[in-house]
Amino acid sequence: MEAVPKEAISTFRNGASPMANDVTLSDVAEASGVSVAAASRALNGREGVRTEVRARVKLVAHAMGYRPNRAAKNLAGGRTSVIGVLLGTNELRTDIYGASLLRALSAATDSHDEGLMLLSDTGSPNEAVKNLISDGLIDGVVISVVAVGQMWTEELLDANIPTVLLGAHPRRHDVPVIDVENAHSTSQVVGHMLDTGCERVAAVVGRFDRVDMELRLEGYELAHQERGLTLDRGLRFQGDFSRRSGYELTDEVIAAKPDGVFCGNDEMALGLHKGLMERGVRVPEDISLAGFDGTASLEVAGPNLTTVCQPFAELAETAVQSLSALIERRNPPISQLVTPEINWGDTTRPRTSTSQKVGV
Amino acid sequence: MEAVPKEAISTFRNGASPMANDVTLSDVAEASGVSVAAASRALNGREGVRTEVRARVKLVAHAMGYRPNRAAKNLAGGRTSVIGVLLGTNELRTDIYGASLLRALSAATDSHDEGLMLLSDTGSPNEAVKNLISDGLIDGVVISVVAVGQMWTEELLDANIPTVLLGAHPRRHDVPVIDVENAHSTSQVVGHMLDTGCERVAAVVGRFDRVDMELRLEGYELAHQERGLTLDRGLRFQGDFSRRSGYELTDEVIAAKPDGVFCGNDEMALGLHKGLMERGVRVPEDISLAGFDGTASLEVAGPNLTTVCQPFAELAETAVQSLSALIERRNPPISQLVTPEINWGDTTRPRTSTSQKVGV
DNA sequence: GCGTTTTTCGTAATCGATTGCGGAATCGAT
DNA sequence: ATCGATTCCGCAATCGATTACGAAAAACGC
Repeated sequence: MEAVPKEAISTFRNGASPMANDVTLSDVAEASGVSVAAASRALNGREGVRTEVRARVKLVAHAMGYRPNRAAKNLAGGRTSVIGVLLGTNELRTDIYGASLLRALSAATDSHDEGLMLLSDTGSPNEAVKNLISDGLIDGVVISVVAVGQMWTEELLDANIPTVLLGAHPRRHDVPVIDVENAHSTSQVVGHMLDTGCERVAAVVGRFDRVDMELRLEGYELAHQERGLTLDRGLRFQGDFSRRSGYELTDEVIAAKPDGVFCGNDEMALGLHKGLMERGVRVPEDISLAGFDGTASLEVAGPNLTTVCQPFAELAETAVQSLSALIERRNPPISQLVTPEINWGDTTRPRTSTSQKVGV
Repeated sequence: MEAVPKEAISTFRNGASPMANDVTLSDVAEASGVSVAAASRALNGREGVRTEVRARVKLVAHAMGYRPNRAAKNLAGGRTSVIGVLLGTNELRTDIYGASLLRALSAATDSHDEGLMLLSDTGSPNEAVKNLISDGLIDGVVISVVAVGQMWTEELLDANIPTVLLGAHPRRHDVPVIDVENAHSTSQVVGHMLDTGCERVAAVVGRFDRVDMELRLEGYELAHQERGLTLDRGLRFQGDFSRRSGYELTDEVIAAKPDGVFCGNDEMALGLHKGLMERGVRVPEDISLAGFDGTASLEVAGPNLTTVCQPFAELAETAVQSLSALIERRNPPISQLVTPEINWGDTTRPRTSTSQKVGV
């Protein structure tokens, strides 16, 4: 139709064509004086082409600003180079965890030259699964089970799609999981409270159908066991991950007379903190407070909360790599745990030389 | 390799194959007793096929759970059915506006059977543009200029990619813009304050390089002009959209002795509200307060802020439709404004029968 | 009943890549 | 110089769709 694009090609410079790219592999091949087959092999690092020719083709391709057409590549049997991400888009607005994860994933996929497709979690899983598979535009899926029902996981696994779970544990044990080390880091935080004068440390957790909460609770219990302390079931409270739920638990928590509280995530910790402040309870003088996730730091004029900081960048990077391996090869799906940094904030007492060292 | 998928096909029911779909168009054609060409025409609503045959093919396709391979479809010249969205992923964590937009877009694209690809706003625009174009996996782009430099817009437009701006105005006038009606709705809110006793209404806006802020300021001025009131330049303050900036402006605003404040977004309004509360200023008795965006409603135990609610769902829907039209046809790129609802909250005085009616 | 228009449908080219296979070129060794 | 054994490279098929074009069939006019 329009002859403009063709003209534009001749004006390229520095390898960056400003217009939509219509440089095809056959163009590169022709300009290099080889066949498309040879050019393909040269560019993809496959054997069967002289190093000299390979270098020349690469040079020409770069000079012409060649970028392979992903659709064609995919169609020919290769991969799409696009992965999907499934998370609770509704909770995206209230829980910074999801947004942080999304941003980290975006950065990770970008550096791997992959695309990131946002999958809708509305509608029935069945319908969504149909949309995912078979359309041939996604190689695999990263799922954050946060706020997404377990059913999604089931469907995807049954559909035989390469899948990794990010920041959440499944019920099934045949799924690779990328997560932060929940139990150990929690036991460090709770242990610190116990070592700095706290005798009654409460635990505020979210719904129990999320395994990561179970693990954090295990860490909470572990810290007690290591010190030969007994657990008081009356010091255990349940919220729903929201800031509001932490806020609304305030009176109930105070009634149990704790001198320390570990919350399953920062949101609930912030809600509780607000409630404690309003009632004149001093933190950490009267009650030490700690959270989990490290998202509280984005809060305006909020407390410098002691919390376990999710290493979002590392989690995302690991997830993308793991998923790639899963897609490309028969790599056994292995789970990986990454060790988080702990932010020792102002809501717990300062660490002394006698308190337990971090990371041993 | 594995024969499992083949077997699974025979077990489909209800049109929903649980496994990765390898039902191809030629399968459908064969089962229908027609050629692939005819099948394609039948399914795509193109003419040149009897209505009877068309019905049969559709039935068979549905029964077999056929879903077209998007890569092939794209390669053959059609569209990808995937659109990209570009927004400030960094601000995603602090500004609910972006998250709300993203969720709405996800829902909108889903109902249109389109894919939504999250484009990275890290790295140089030049690099990103190269990634976008030519790879052939995106038909167009929706840009929210919120927190994304104008340069992106320039690059994309120059690259001749179908583009619509969502919730933001550009400098250039050849871009279709989908946005809320900024000026008029702001003048309604400010007008209400002026009509219910306020005599000195301040304006807290964000950076001036965003045109939507200019428009809201215009609405602020319009409300004054309509009532024959003069403007006091000393009542104009500038933040940076963040809650913190609103909080930090508190003393400065109080010093100007206003009896009403309009904030360019809810975040700044919430920050200011917190600051006012801490200083014992009563809202709305001493100072009426209003915001813009409608994101404050997600805040825990926050005020019921009077604000202009962004109709996210409608904005997203309109954007997707507009972009589709732009991609498919030579539809002249037209801008569209949608009218927002106003939440008359508790931070302004109640509306009386004498006050101005909404929507005339 | 025959020529002409219109409708319906199939053959084959095309999109832009990958890759199996066979021919040509190169190399080493006798 | 001749004969394998490699190495390098091109031809052509393939992925799963769309669509131009032409043949066959149906509808139409007289």
